[in-house]
Amino acid sequence: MPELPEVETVCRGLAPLFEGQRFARVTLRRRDLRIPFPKGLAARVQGRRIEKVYRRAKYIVVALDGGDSLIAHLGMSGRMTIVARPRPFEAHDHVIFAMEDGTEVRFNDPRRFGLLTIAPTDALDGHALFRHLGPDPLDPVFTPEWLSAQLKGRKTTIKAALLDQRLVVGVGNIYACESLYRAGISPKRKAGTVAGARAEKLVPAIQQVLREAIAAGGSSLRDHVQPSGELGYFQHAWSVYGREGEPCRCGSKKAAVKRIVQGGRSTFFCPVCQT
DNA sequence: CTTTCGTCCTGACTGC
DNA sequence: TGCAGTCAGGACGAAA
Repeated sequence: MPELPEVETVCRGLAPLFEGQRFARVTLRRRDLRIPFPKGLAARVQGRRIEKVYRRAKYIVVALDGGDSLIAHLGMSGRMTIVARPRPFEAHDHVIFAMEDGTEVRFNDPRRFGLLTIAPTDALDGHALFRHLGPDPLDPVFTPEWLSAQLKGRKTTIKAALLDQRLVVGVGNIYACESLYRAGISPKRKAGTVAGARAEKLVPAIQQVLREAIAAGGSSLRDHVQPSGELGYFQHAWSVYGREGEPCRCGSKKAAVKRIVQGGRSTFFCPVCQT
């Protein structure tokens, strides 16, 4: 799925189409994704003008006139595709946003771990989905000091901690691996021991990794299509993710990327340069 | 309180 | 070619 850079890329792709336009028609082709669509969702959205599209954590927020905001999450397999000319639906096209100019945006999600809901714009921060979220890693408040304070005393691994959205949002399995590699920190290390000097390296590592991925247009594995609607999604060159057994770029002859399972999820790292 | 684990769901891939 | 088993970018709630 989409982690922070992919969601950011989707938002940036949707914004020029959405902002200033009205939703002519919204079609829900099933009654739920991960959670049920709220009653009357389509009616609340149709005819509304879109004021702004932006990202909060891994959520896409679409602020509408009239005081409501749409909230979408892509889960593991969600995609937003821009369809300029009418064409048949594809499998798992669950929600269709038809614009006044005839363009459609289709929310497709095979695994249906995604989410679409609506809430009053002035109450978003206190919304159940947002309330517990930590700072955005690209926000100035995300500092080594802040991270250190959060990690202090934590017994879980630093890899697991980075996936905890209360600590910092937007970092998923791939970027957690890549950030730890960049910082030279072992994913098996106890989170508490990263507070201090290691956090000074980790915070900029996270920010660099994410910024580079955003600059690359958002990266993808197999099923994330660019919001432009074009097929041209590309492979990102990871340093460790998905590279089990390959020599590490650190250059040590003994350094091969290793895969372990932490909390039921794959972790890739170099046992030589990450300590 | 913190931490781990199972679960939601489909599709792609691997190996027999 | 078929089929069973495994794994996948997330996040929630239950259990320990």
